[in-house]
Amino acid sequence: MGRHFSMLAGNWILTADPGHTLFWEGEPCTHVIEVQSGIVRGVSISEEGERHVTAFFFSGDQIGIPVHDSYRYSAEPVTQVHYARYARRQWCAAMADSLRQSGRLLQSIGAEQDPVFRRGMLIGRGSALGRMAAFLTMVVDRLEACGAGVRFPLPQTDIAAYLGLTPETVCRTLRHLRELGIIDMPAHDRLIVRDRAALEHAAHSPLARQRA
Amino acid sequence: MGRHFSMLAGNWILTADPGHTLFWEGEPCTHVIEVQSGIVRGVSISEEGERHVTAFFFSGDQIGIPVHDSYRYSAEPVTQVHYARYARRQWCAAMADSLRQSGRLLQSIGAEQDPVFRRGMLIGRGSALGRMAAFLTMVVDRLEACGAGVRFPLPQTDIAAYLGLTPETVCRTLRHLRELGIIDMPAHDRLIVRDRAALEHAAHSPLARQRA
DNA sequence: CGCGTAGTTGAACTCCATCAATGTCAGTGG
DNA sequence: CCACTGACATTGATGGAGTTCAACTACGCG
Repeated sequence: MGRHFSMLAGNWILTADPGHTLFWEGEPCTHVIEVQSGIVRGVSISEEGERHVTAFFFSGDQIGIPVHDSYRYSAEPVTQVHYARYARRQWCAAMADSLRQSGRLLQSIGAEQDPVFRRGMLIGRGSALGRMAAFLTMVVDRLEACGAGVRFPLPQTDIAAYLGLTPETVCRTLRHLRELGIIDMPAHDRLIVRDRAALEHAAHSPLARQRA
Repeated sequence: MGRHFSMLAGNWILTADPGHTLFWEGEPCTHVIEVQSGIVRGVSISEEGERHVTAFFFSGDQIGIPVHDSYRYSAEPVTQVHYARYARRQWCAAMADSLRQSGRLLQSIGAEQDPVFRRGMLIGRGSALGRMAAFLTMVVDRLEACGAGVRFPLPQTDIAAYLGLTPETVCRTLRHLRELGIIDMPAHDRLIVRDRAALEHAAHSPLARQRA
């Protein structure tokens, strides 16, 4: 994805820590957030009261784009986050200009919707193993490199809420991938993909459902 | 949702029958389609080769908005469909104008993304009964009235592909709702909601998972 | 009429949710 | 320095909802 158009370059870079929500589901859309570093999760509460993680956002993503009157999810920092904040009116004006000139600046919107769309694809079908493998291939490229692997600061409970699984199943599935030698996790927040081909195969296999 | 801004009012109204796809997943986005009547399904093939119905679209919906370079799903008529077709360039120009003036014309985009988002909420958790009940409450208001109920021309296989279930489970779940007296289906393409409150209760119940 | 698609029903299996108990670790304060 | 605490992760046992497989029916259409 990379950076999108960077307007208002003079804006301050702000910081938020876990526990300090950037904006809340249902709140009127007043600002657009551009993540500079760190990870943000989008959280929606369904009508039954279930907590869903609808997306993870990384450096370069713009979130909270006003395609509705109110935000559709809460934006919660998973790690410490640096971000820029654009007022809705200014953001829309810049968008209108870019749209008029290049005719292709709805890209930012596509980028925000993308993880939501892919979540639908993921949890629609497939075994727990298939979902997890597909998820890991999705996120591993956007995580910060660290030694042989990447930093992996996502709580398993969040992964569970994103994949539509229970935390127990997430734990067992990660263990399974470890036992298969496909990944390694020297610590809870470290991830090494040892066999990327096997990981993608597990994700794409049509037989993913019936196999253990 | 209703109608969005109706530009290019002089455009021809076109017709498409089932089997004649309006645009294909992966194709470059050249046009925006505005459904005038009938039902369209959005179909994506996942990397494993699974066929997903990502959304159903109804009269008034705009689909194929260029938030990516290429369409993310194929648009297939479920019934005979009447629609208008706007060239991308013209559509973007109109969007830019409206955006600049009112600052709130990204609404069309929100409307297209909405069913995708809700699908994620639906299939993330909840029992088959819960998903089906939530789905029916979602669509029943947008279906064409017919006698005591509505016309219901959606194949069960499409519903299954939307809800992340098998056709067998869809069939059994509909039968279950019939036996409970919550709905009635005098024919395969007719639907009468007898007890809307019960339907919504079934959809929202937090206990939806463990109950039959 | 015969064919194909869609829907229906039954029986067996299985994967995942659920429940419960235990382990690990960071932070806190005595 | 070590108990204490709470959040998160781990592991096992159990049951059940939904998938899977298979056979059959209903319907539309050449």
